[in-house]
Amino acid sequence: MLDLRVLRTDPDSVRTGLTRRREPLGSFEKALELDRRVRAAQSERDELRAGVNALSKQVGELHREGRGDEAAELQAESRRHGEHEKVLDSEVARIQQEIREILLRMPNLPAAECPDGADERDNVVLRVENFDPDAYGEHQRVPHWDTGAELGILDVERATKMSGAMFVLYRGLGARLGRALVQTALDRNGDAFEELRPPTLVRTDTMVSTGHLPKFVDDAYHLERDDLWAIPTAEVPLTSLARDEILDEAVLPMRLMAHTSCFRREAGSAGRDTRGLLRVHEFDKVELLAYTTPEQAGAMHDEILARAEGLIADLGLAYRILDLCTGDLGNSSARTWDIEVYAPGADQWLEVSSVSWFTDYQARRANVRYRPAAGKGTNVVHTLNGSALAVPRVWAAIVETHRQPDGSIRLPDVIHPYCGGLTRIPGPDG
RNA sequence: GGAGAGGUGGCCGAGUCAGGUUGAAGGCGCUUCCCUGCUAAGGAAGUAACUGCCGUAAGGUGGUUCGUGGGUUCAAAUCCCACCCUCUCCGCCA
Repeated sequence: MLDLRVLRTDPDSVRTGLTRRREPLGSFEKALELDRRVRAAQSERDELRAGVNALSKQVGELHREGRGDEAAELQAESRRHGEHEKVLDSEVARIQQEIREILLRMPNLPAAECPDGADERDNVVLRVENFDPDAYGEHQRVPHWDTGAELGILDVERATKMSGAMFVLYRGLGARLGRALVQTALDRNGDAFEELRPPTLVRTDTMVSTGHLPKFVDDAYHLERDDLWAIPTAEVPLTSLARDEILDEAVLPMRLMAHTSCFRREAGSAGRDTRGLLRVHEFDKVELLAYTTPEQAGAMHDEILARAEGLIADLGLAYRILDLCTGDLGNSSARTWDIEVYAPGADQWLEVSSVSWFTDYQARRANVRYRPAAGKGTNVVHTLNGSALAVPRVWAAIVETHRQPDGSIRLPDVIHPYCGGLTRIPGPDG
């Protein structure tokens, strides 16, 4: 959520930011106009209230002194003030609610460094690593859904029987591979990030805090009976860890990570990338998240990217880093770097991590503040996060990239400690 | 699912049964100062958030906030109604 005071005091920079996002300005202009009206009404209401408060105090004193007649006169006068005040107050409350509804649906402003652009075609490729399109052999050009069925490590048919399309079932060493990836990701970031295992079902407020509600309600699974939401990412519960809290500056930056299941309805993507693991309704992910001061945010953004990228590199995958343009930026983000891995069998670049800086957009919704060590008052923190590892697409890229001519899958060195002594998934002939 | 208790400031915790200088006692924590060779102990003062208006600013001034929303009243932490949440016991259960 944007700061209403910024809208008020620096409307041009808000217009510029929204325009860079290709966002229409209608709701912004409306919020500005409502803000003007509500402040006028508020001033008038507050004056009336001040009058009522003063009169009430006098009434109290008169009663104590036994001067009931004089008190009755003041009471009548106060009642008249009160009636007018009530009308203004409901007006104020109504407009404030309207402003909030608008602000909750307005996106964050892009960072100054964020490249301009209309859609994903304008994203800037910062670098491409470990990628040579001519270096892949025929044995690597097999999609993971074929290999997965051949080796019995991925059973899409059975998953569909259980849960429907776009759910998957890992079996045997396929399940083991996913677990090894999760543990690798957790352990290599445990040096600095506190491991949490939060709930995967959360309240509405928790979803609103990150920006997943109200605007993207169709993307989320909702358990109507209990009014709980299945989290689309651990970012959701982790961002609410400090909701409505005031942190000491000394505890910042606060680094958190969590492995959870993630649930996405993928409402707008029916029919796209539906093969195998490219797009699924439920998957496992290890998420890194940090609360920081505004000054610490830049370094933290770099750190989370470096950690996510380091693991992908160590897994021996080809990947590229994208600087998302203003038109492709997520609603809550001010700047996002995507890591995409290359899957040679599917011949596609797969997004495996979005490393995002949300400035104070989410923290204002979640009301997470900190007390500066010097100075007074409170400031809103910044939040940042990124996937350390999302299982399905990394699993797919490993199975395709590391497929050997004999049909076996070589397991990357970094996950060996979690593979029970195995260094490869045997091919179809054993 | 059944029964009960409870939600007050950064934290703990009075106040609610008799509505009125209660933004709210007391304590803890924190800040500054004094004392002190250092530490501990002790003494003094200060210490909520949000928000409107005025001010370049420091600050001043008004309003709101005792779970949430509504009601009664000149006046509500205190009375009434609804809802939400938390905890305890019982039941069930990995």
